Amino acid sequence: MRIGEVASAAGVSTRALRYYEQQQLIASSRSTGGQRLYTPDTVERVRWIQLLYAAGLSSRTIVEFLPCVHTGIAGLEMIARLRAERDRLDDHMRDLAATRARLDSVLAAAEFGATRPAGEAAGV
Amino acid sequence: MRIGEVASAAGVSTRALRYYEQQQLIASSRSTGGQRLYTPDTVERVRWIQLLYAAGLSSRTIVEFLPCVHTGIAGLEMIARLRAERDRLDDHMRDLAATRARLDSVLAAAEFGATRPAGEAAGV
DNA sequence: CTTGCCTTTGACGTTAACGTCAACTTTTAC
DNA sequence: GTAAAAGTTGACGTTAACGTCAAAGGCAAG
Repeated sequence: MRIGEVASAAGVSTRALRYYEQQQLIASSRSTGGQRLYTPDTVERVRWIQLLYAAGLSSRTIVEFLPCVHTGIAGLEMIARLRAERDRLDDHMRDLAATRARLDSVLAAAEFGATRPAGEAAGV
Repeated sequence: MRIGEVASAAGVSTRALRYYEQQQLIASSRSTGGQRLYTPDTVERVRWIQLLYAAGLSSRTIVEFLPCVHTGIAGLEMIARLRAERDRLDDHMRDLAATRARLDSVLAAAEFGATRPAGEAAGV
């Protein structure tokens, strides 16, 4: 596949794909004319990259994880790193849930206020 | 309170507080000598700011939300914006949960591999 | 009144993940 | 065979939320 195909299949820009290659996140062969050629599984790989980015991992971390993600093989240290990242994700999700709850109670108060006509507050 | 007190009480840098003021997120009065003075509730406000930042809101959005967060009063449009942000948060949390699950299954495979001695794979 | 810590403004530095030209070369479609 | 579409490298631009000096003034203690 050429770069445009992969880009639209994975929902990213071609610029992003070149950037990923520069960061060693993906690889490509070249056509005789020098154009990048990708294997189809690159699309899945790019989707993984997007997921991990969205989860707050840096490209440096992702480049360490990707081989393990595909092979399921990891040394003890890598397993520890994976656990650490998973736990960080858990913490972050807890924080988000708490924030969401607080936001929701603000919303509830605001909605309540909005359903009352203007002078109804002082025990009318 | 002076800036250093607020900073350590809220767990942020003094630089951050000056930045927040510049972004209209917080306000301060001044001493005769020109130093910033804050009311104690600024600490809570800063904690809110941190929460919302961590939830992915921009300072521009936060500056819109904060009055409503404190008063519980919001117009219909503001309520819609609050709902939209809450829903975005929900989506994000769903994505994170999915990513976490995938990461976890990778981890399970890696842990399984790590508990097996080196030649045990091929049906020994 | 001086020592030493805190604060002020101003301004440049940082980092990540791309966006966006520019000037060309390859491929593709007709 | 010739446009038009797609791709290439190179390099500067962008954005957010601060970090990090620098030079100078404020403030409580002894």
